[in-house]
Amino acid sequence: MKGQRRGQIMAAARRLFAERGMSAVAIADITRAAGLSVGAFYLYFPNKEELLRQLLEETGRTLRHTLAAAFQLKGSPLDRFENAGRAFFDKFCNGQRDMLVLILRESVGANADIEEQRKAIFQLLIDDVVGAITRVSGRRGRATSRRAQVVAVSLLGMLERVAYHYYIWETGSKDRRKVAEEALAFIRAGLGSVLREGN
Amino acid sequence: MKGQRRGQIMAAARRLFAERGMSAVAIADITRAAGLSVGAFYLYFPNKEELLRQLLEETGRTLRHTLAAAFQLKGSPLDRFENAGRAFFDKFCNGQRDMLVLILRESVGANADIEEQRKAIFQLLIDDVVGAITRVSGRRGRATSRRAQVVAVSLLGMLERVAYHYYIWETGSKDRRKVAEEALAFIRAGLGSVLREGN
Amino acid sequence: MKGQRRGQIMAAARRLFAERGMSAVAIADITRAAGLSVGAFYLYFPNKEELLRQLLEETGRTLRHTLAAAFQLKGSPLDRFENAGRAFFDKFCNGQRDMLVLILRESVGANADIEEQRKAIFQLLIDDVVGAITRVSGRRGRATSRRAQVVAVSLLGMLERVAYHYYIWETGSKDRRKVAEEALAFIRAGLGSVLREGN
Amino acid sequence: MKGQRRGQIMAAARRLFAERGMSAVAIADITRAAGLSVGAFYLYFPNKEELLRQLLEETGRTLRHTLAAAFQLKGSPLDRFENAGRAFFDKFCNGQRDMLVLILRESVGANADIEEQRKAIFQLLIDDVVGAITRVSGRRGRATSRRAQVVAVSLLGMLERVAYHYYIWETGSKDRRKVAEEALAFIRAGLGSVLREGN
DNA sequence: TATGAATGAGAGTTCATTCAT
DNA sequence: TATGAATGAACTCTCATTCAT
Repeated sequence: MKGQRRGQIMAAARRLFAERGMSAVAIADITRAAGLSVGAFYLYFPNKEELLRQLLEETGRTLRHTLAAAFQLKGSPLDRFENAGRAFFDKFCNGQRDMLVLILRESVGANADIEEQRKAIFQLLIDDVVGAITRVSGRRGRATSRRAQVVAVSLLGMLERVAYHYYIWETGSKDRRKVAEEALAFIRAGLGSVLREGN
Repeated sequence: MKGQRRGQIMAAARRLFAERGMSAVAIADITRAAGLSVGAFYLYFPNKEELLRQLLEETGRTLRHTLAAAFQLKGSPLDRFENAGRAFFDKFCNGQRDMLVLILRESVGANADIEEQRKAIFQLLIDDVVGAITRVSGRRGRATSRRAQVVAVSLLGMLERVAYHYYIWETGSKDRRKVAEEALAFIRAGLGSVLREGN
Repeated sequence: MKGQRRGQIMAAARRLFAERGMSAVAIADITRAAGLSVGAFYLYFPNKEELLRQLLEETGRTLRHTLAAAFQLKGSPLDRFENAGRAFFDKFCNGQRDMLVLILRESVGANADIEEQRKAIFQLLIDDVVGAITRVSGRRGRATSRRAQVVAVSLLGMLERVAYHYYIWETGSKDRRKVAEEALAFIRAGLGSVLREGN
Repeated sequence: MKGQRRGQIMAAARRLFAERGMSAVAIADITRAAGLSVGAFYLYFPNKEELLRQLLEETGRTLRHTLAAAFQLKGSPLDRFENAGRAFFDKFCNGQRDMLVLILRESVGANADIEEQRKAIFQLLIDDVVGAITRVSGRRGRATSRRAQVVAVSLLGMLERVAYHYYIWETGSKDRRKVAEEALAFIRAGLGSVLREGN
């Protein structure tokens, strides 16, 4: 019951934030879209910021699960990274566009607490990727760990900006499938050289 | 004279925006910091948004010049890309932190017109990189052009997120110099494989 | 309930506008006088201008009803015109002084949209009078219609300036009753000659 | 020299006020149109309000002279009134449209001091007409004087609203010449009955 | 639980007026 | 005389949050 109402509010907010931008959406817009009263909002969220924080948390969870699930699949190490990347484009960018916009655009620079949440999400994602790289390469050590972290950050940056460019701005090539494959190939090349190296 | 006052306002705004975030800074805060009256602001800018737009434009210009200047230097193609990347970290991220924050954090999702300006800046940067890749690899064709573009977008994404992670959030390794070198090495690897390929 | 608050605001605004003049009255003055907060104003009116527009509309309605009701009464054609004129002075100028000031002074030259509303009100009043003249005189034709219209405009002008002079400025003779009767007699003389003519 | 500058300012202001409305015209607009600096304005006028006051004074003077000059011409009493009315439409409404707008629209409800000036102008005009009526009818006495005053006020009201309707709003019949003649005929009828009466 | 009218601090913007040059 | 950059009070409007019902 309570979860249901909360869910309605979050869904409406997610859509409106992605559509019009956070600051252009008032609480009243959200509750109107969700079919309840302004007062009800404060029964489920202490304030507007907390709503965004939870939306972001949910987005982070969804994104991690999407990537992790794809990474589980059988295959060579590089295949598994590629699968995760493909899932990002196919499942997340295409299937959860509102979340994509939320995490890449609307939550950026919103406010200090939100930024903290964003940071936490990215930290988890990076840890995931660092873990994967480490397990696959089998190497250890401070320098190696730093390298793995920088690579992880870079990989996420690539996915992020390709998504922003082609899925949010919808600039450049309209054939997203091919764009995604190019990006994945490029990532594979870079990642391949990292994993190979030192062997 | 006029340019001077404008400069004072822009400098104060740049600093405050980077410090507290765009929406948390009122016109009165900016003018107070710049040692002027509220009214004076409107002598130099038609409105708050236009100030941000100009700040962003300036940032884009500075960034492009920084990268282009480093790319001009003699060396192998890969060296030149590396030089540009190194200039990004050394000159831009370190030397112009406020601008870095402005373009990567504060201007994101601020509003439709600002987003347009951001898009324009990224477009120019991408075109620069695509041009560089194309001249170096000497290949042409629609598929090649799309590949070059995706690679350019990815490269920028890597630089962007590494900068955000280590220079804005200041997360992870504190040794930015080494981080930068790791990132450059990773970029070099990916780029190398792209340029080599097909020969 | 909602109508009540709106009514409070309109009443306070009507009074203050008439007292101090439109442009000298801030929203905060109105809401203070109405015993509400500034924000409440915008619950009932989209902006200040719309408040004036509605006040003007209400005034136009009241004025037309006052004149029409008096004109309905039995009597010779000239008597009926005289009754309407007398109602204007007795009922409207005396009983609704704020409205009188609003339509004759405060709404003049306020702004293009308000002027449009004023024009619409006068148009209706003129059509009413033209209709009355036409029905009474029983004549038709383009020239006659123009004449009726000019006469209607003139009659309204007489009432208007007499009201402005004696009821708003309170210049000249203080005995408004006699002034009104003089004015009505003058109108009757002019109108009589128009209606008689051509028989 | 001084008068010249002042004249430039007044001419520019007169035009702009009539065009856009008093409150929509800033001092800077006026001085820009007059080809001098903002500061210069305050060399010739102590403030904005005084400018309007003087503009109004000038308008009142022009109007009185126009009417008086036409009234001087030879003819029967009624002819002389008619001549004055015709001069109002031909010379003032047609020839000095900006002044017409100024006195009938822009100065209304502008502010207490301006209203005072308007009142003074109307008082003079009324006295002129009362004087004319009295000289022509040759009667005296308090009641007669009140009647003459009410008639004078009414006459001005007729002229005023006909002017507003057909020359400012440009509503109704487009043939202003005929409209003016109708109005003059109506005035003549009313006035005729007043002058005749009691003989 | 649920409502939505009410609040009021705070934002951006304007512009008559001043004054150092 | 003349300039026009600078001032800052004042205004309209927004919206997250509260609370009586």
